[in-house]
Amino acid sequence: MTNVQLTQEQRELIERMGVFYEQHGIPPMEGRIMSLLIVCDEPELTFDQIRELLGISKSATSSALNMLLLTQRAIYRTKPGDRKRYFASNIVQWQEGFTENFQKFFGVIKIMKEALAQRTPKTPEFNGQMAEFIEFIEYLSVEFPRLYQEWCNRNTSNNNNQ
Amino acid sequence: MTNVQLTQEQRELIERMGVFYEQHGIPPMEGRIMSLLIVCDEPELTFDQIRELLGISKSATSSALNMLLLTQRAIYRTKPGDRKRYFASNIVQWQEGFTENFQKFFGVIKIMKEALAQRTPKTPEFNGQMAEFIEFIEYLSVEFPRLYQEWCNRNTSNNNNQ
DNA sequence: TTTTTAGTTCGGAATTTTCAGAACTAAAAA
DNA sequence: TTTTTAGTTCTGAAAATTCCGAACTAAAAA
Repeated sequence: MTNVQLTQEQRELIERMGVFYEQHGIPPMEGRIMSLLIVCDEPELTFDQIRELLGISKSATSSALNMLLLTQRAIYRTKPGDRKRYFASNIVQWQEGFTENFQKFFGVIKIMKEALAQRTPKTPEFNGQMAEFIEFIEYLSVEFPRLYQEWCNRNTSNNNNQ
Repeated sequence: MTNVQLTQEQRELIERMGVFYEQHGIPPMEGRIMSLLIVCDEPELTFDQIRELLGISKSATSSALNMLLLTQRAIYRTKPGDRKRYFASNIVQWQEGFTENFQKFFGVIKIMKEALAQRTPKTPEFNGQMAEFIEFIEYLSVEFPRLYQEWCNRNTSNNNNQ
């Protein structure tokens, strides 16, 4: 009794989005589930609906979903008097995850600094380029949250005006 | 006749950076070569120096280097009257690649728009969140290059003052 | 011309990843 | 109590990736 169906167009889009995610380092099944949660008309799907719509095993569904939850790419909620979990793409609350994700990206500077610290002083040009790169990433890590804030402000005032 | 050597500390740093890159979806050997090119005192290394310093085969060196060149993570130059290529980390010219890389990242909006376009109108809240997300990414794709420009300006004037 | 250099390409072994199927579990329902 | 539900865990097969060694190549040097 799934009741949810996918059109051929949706199936194809899911595969294409899946490939896109795969090219960005996400395992195939995780990519397909993420795509399903964005493409499917229903914004929330249960474990079994996902399994049936993609035609995959319970174990594949289980491990992919758990990884998606761990990496914060999917979320779920429960309903009173219902044992099932309702999974959704984290795009619906991307705002929460956003600055956090970028913070993770900026983790590169830590190891870069370490590399720079151990370098010979005999290559000032190379070291200078590295230092500049590190400074730029640090600049971004400050400016980025500010940019996000500005967008939020601009947007809420827009919405209020409508 | 390599003449370049690595300290134990450098070897360990290369492995740690390699793991870091691996966690970000880069194959192990490519990660190690990228790290080597950043950690090693010599900013430029030949094919054979890389092979010897990492103790790997020619085929592994060849395919990893070619992939690094293809993905713009490494560059090389030649010297007159010398058949060898001198490979370096693309960090030394990260500025060129930067906006381009971000442009690639923004590729996500294309497929997201497609997904949004095919969605049912019956889920206005979900669709609204998606639209907002897409708008934000588009906002970034405009603001980002601007941020980069500002940093460049600020930096050149700083350098001139010194 | 022969040899050396600076790699590339091929074949395959070892490792890792991905996923199905079956057995299992813990809580709720009957 | 027994059964059903909503998953989880285990085993292993299939596929993909990674990397080595050996053979090859094309240009330059001897």
